[in-house]
Amino acid sequence: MSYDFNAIEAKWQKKWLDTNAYSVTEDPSKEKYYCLEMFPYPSGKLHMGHVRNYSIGDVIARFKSMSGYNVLHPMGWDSFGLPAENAAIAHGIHPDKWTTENIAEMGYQLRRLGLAYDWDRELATCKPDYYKWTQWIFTQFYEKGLVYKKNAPVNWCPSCETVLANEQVVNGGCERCDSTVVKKNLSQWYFKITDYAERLLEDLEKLEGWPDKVKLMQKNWIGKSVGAEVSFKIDGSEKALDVFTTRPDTLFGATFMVLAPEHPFTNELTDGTEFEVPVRAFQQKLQHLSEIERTSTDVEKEGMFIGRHCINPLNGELIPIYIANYVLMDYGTGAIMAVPAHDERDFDFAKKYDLNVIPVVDPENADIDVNNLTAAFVAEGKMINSGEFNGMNNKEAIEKIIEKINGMGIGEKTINYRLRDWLISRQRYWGVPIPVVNCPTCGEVCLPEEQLPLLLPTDVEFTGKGQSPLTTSPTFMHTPCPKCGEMATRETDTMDTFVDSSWYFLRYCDARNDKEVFDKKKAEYWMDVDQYIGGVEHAILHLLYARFFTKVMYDIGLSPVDEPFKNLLTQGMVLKDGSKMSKSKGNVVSPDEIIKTYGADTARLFVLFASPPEKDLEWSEAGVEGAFRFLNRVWRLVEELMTERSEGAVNVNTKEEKELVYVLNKTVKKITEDVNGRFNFNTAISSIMELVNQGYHYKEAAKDELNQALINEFVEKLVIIIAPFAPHFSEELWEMLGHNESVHKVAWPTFDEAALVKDEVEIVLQVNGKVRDKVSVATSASKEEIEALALANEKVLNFMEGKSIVKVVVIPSKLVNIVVK
RNA sequence: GCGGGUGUGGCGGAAUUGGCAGACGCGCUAGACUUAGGAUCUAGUGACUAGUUCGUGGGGGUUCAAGUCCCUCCACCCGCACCA
Repeated sequence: MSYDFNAIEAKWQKKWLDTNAYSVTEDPSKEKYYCLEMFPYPSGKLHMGHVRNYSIGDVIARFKSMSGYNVLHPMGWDSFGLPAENAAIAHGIHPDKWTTENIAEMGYQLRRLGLAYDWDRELATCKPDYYKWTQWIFTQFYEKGLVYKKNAPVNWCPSCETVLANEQVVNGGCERCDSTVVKKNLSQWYFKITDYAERLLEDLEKLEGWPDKVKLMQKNWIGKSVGAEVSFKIDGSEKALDVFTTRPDTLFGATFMVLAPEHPFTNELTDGTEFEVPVRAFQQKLQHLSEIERTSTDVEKEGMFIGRHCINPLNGELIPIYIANYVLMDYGTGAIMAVPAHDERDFDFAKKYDLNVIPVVDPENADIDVNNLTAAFVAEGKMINSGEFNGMNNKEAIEKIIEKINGMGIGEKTINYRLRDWLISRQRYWGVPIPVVNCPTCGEVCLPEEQLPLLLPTDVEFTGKGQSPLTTSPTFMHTPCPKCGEMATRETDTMDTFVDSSWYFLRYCDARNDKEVFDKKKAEYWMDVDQYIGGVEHAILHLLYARFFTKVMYDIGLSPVDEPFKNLLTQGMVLKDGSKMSKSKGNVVSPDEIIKTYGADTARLFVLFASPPEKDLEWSEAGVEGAFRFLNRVWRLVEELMTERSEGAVNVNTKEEKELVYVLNKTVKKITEDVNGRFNFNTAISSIMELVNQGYHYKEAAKDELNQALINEFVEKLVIIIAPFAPHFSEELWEMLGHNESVHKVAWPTFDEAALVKDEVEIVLQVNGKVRDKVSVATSASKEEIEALALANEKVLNFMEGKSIVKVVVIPSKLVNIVVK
C-alpha cells in the first residue's frame, strides 16, 4: 500500500488556494527575498522543462520563507506571440480565446504541482492592464530619444512573414520556424540599445551571482572593439573613404581597400564606368544569397576591383579599391583597409587576387619572409616598413599612429560594438500595438497616457499573408491626431514579445496597480530579484533586453535598481534517451501522466534528485519510481514512529541514540548548505535518504527501548526538512503529528555544532599512500598518540616488514601515512 | 576558426579545503515475511589473473598522498561565427 497522494495533494492544494497561503505584502520588519522563475509562454501544456524550472524555484522560495524571509514568488504569462496567431490562421480560433484557454489549463497544471505562488500577482502580458504599461514605457523611451524609426535592410522571415531581430536569426534561419531569413528594406521601429552598450558590458562585472558562461556570452554579443577610424582620400575626387580598424599600427601595410558591395560609394564610384555592369552583377548575386551563405566563414572570399584608388595618408601610396563579400555594411563604416600581411581574411583575399603583401610588423626573434608567407602574422612584434615608426613595438605604435592621424585631422580613436539596435517592429496581430499615430501635419505622435491602452482591435482578418493584420481593421486604422485633432493613421506594427518580458519582474512588485506602472516604494522594497531561474537559451536575448530596460527605467527614475537580477541559475534541459524531449522525436513524457501515477511530490522530488540543476537531466521512469518509493518509505517510518514519541528534553545515552543525533544534525547542516545558494538539491535529497536509513537502523537496533523524546525530534525535523521538496506530503504528515499550523510556516531547523563532534573518529592508516587499516581514535588524541598507534598496528607492521621508515605524515582526525623504503 | 564546458561502476550521479574513489538512488544477486510478490524488510554489489593487484577519457609530471594541481593529447557537448 502506498500513501494516498491523490487525496492528500488535492486537499492541500485546495487549502493553499482558499487561504491565499503564499500571498505576501511589503513588510519592512522582515528581510525580503524575491524568487523568480522565467514565466512561460502559454503554448498549451506544461512540459518537463517547466516542471523542472518551477520545482527548483519552489524549493528555493519555500526554503527561504521557512528561513525567515518575506518571500515574493510570483507567476504569470508571456502571452503574446506567434503560435496564438498561427492557431487563429489554421483553426479560426481567435488568439485571445486560444491564449486564455491555454492559460487556464497551464495554470491548473501549476497549481497541481503545488507551487507556492502568490496568485494575487498573476499577470498576462496580453491583457490590456499589462500592455497599457508596456505602451506607456514605450512612450517614455520615445521621449528619451531611445526609440526611432528607420528604413533599413532587415531580417525577414518569409514563412512567419515578419521582421526578426538579429538575435532571432539562428544560423541564417528563423529562430521559430527555421526558414531561411532574407534581407528586405523596410521602415521599422528600433530601441537604441547601442546607447547602453558600454554600460551593459561594464556592469557584467557587478553580476557576481551570474554564471561566467552567460556573462561571457553577453560580452561577446556586445562585442566591443577599440580601434580608430581613418579617412582615405579617393584619388581624383574630393571625397574620402572612412574605414574602421583595430590595427592602426598596420596602416603602412594597407595594400588595398575593400568596400561592402552595398556601400554607397560602390555605385557612386562605378556609375557610368566600364565597371558598372560587372559590379551590379556582383551585387545582385550576393543579394540572392541567404544570410548564412553570405556571411559564413566557410564561403570563399570573392570580390572585384572597381577601377578607383585611395591614397594612403601616411605614405601617399595609391591603393586599389575592391568590393568583396567578406566586408559587411552594418559593422564599422562598411569599408576596410586591407592589410594582408597581418590579417587572415585580407591575406586569403590577396592570395586569391594576387595582391601586394607588405609586412609592417616583424616577429621579435625572426624576420618575416614576404615571399614565402603562408599565413598572416597576427601576433605582436616590432614595426618595419613604417617610416618614423620603425623599431617601435607595435602596441606602442597603435597609440602613436592614432596621435599622428589625429594631428593630420584624418582620423581618431573609435570604439565599435557588434551589438546592433533592437528592432522591435513585427507585422503581426498578437502583440502590443505600437502607440503612435502618423499625422499629416504633426508627423509621428506618441499617444498620451490617457489614451492608453491602445487596444488591439477585434475586427481583423487573419490571413497570415502580407502586412500586419491591424491594417485590415477599419476601426483601428484611422483616428484623430492627439496633438492637432486632424485625421491621422495609426502605426500597424506590434512590438516584439521580448519587449513584454523585459519589465514583467518590476510589475510583479505591484501587479494590480491601475494608476501607474508600479508603485516605486513597493519596487524599492522588492527589487532586485534575488534569484532568477530559467533556461540558458535566454542567456543573450531576454537577459540582455531585461538588463537594458531596467537601466533605462532606472535612468528615468522608475526602477530603483539598474540591474534586475542579482543571482541567476540556468537550469539544464530535460532529456529522454539522450535528446531533448520533443513531439517530433516522440520522446515526450507528460507531466500530467506522472502526476496521475505518482503524484506531484514524486515528480518534483525526481527532477530535483536526478541531477544538479544546471546540468541536463536524463528522464528515467525507474528513477521516478525510486523517488516514489522513498516517499513511501518516509511515510511508513513516520507512521510507525508516530505513536512512540513524546515531547520533552532529549537525553542521549546509547551508541545508537548518539549516532541518530549525529546524523540528524549532520543532515540539517548539509541540507541547509546545499539548498542555500549552492542549489545542490540532488545531494540535499540524498542526505535526507541517509537520515531516513539511519532512522530505520535506529528503530531496528533499539527495538522496544525507543527514546521517545529523541524520536519526536527526529520525526518532526525529518518532516520539516522534506517540506520544500515534497510540500503536500510533509503538510499531511505534519498535520498527522498533531500540528495545526502549516509546516511551511515552521522555522527551518537549526543544527547543534556540538552534536557534530564525535568522541571518536576513524583514522585511516596508510603505508606508502595505500590504505592498510582503519582504527578508531579519541577525537582528542594528539599527533604523537596517533602516530604511536599506527606504528603499533599489526597490519601496518606487516606491510613495513624489512623496510625502514622514511617519513610519517599525520593528519589529525583523518589519516596517518607511513612512508617506507 | 574563436570562446566556454564536460569526460568517474551496468545506469543517474557523490567526493565542498590535495587526504579512505564510487555517498545516495536505479538496476542486479541472495535471504526473510508471504497464498502470492512487480509490496516490504535485511544483506551484498567497481574490475580481474583475487594481489602487498588494477581502477576517475589517453599519456606524462608535481606530491608522503591526485578524480581534484601542472603539461600534453583525444572524444563529445554548447555558444559565436568573415565584426575589420
